[in-house]
Amino acid sequence: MSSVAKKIVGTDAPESPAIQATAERIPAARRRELILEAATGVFAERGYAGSTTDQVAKAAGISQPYVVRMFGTKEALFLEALDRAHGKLLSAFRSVIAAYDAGELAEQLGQLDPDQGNARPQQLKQLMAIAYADLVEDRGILMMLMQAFVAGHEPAIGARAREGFLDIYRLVRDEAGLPPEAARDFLAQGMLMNTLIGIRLPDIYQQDSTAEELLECTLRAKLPLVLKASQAQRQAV
Amino acid sequence: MSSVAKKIVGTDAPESPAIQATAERIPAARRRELILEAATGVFAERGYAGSTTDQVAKAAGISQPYVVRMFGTKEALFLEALDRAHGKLLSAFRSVIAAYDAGELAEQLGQLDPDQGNARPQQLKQLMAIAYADLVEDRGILMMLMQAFVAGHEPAIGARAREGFLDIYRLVRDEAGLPPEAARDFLAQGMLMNTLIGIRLPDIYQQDSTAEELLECTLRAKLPLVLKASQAQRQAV
DNA sequence: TCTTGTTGTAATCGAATGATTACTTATCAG
DNA sequence: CTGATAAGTAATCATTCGATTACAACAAGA
Repeated sequence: MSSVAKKIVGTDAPESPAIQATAERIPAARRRELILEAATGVFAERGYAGSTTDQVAKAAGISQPYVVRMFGTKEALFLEALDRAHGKLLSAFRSVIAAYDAGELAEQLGQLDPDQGNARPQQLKQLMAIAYADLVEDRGILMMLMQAFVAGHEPAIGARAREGFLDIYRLVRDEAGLPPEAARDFLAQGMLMNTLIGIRLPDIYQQDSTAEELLECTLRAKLPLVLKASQAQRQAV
Repeated sequence: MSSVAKKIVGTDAPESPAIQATAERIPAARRRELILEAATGVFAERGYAGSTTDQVAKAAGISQPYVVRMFGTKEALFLEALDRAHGKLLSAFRSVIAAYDAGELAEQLGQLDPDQGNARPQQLKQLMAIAYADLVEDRGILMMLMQAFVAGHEPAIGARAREGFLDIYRLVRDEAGLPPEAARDFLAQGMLMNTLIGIRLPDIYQQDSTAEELLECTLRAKLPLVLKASQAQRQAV
């Protein structure tokens, strides 16, 4: 028997919905990434307890048993997705800091609010805030972290969430050089942003003037980006 | 047959573990409150999807079917608990505002940070922050709200969470008189506090100097209260 | 070509969970 | 006292979900 199209049985229609024809084989390492990416989106949307391994599998275009076998347990999958999101956030901040210190951000510097001061920490704070808002686009990174933050009751997740949060605080304080109060305020703004995203406030942006004011006041220049990302997300689901 | 101790059957031992002897009957309205209180604690700890109606029932000292029958569905129960928490937060803020405007807070006024200004909005902001931190003691009110904020994907919960959050914003802006930016900062500090509670940072207060610094910096005078509440919570579970 | 390891799935299992049903038993008005 | 109503539970059902097992197909090297 030849090796063409393993699943096509009766009719000539190529499978049910998705065009999966020959079911391409993908090396495990690459498949891992794809699953983690899918898992990030699912967990970000529905939380740890609210997500199923089957939803992740579907989102990754793969069978549920494979997801479980590759990661062992749903918890292990969540933890890996969490580490990945955590790493991406740290990287984003470190990129900003490195670029700033290399003098590569001359263009953006002019757009910053001079009222907040132009010493390194104050400027980095604003630049990192921009980088943070940019991450909203990156499907669920921020909400993945947020979901971990409220899953503190799960021992393994809670421990990782605590460590991760402190990592971020230390980065902002030590690498960007913000004093504790400024670092705290920076994190607070981030948590507010996460919350606004979590309750899907951008969804009612046009229908509620209070929502409009709060979003504009919180996101400033990044609002259009976030609105677009929210819209895209809505259609995807 | 007399009406003494309905459940005691064979031995003279009074039931299994809990001393439930005669199983007191409680009017529905009062039972409702007890269940809502229990539900708030459970939902606050484990989130909507992560909680079971049986956990709520156990926490309320009642059977699972009764919980379901009284509220219809788990979702309806969550929504009622959410409304209750939301109402308590609004009340707490309004109490502060009313007391301030009635001149009943002369004592506390002296303890405020004069650097933040002594106009009404600035002082109210500080007083409300204290009231907010006080709510940590009130078993799960704040985390109940937080759990609703990250459950935005559930249509009914998301809608209520959006409206509730905007209510709070409007209260802070219109009734306390904070300008949008100050109201935003106030909410942001609140979301940071919720997050620190969510990841149970107080649990590692003694073991991590970064956690210590961040908690002290965020909670200030209210830290001892929160630490005590966290400790109590840990033992309760 | 054979064979061996990798990629992947179908089938299914057991536990958990929200909900329903049918049934008790206390309480209270008359 | 006596119904009648309200308060409450035991038993159970249908799903859902994470996990396991057994198996299929493909690729690559010998």
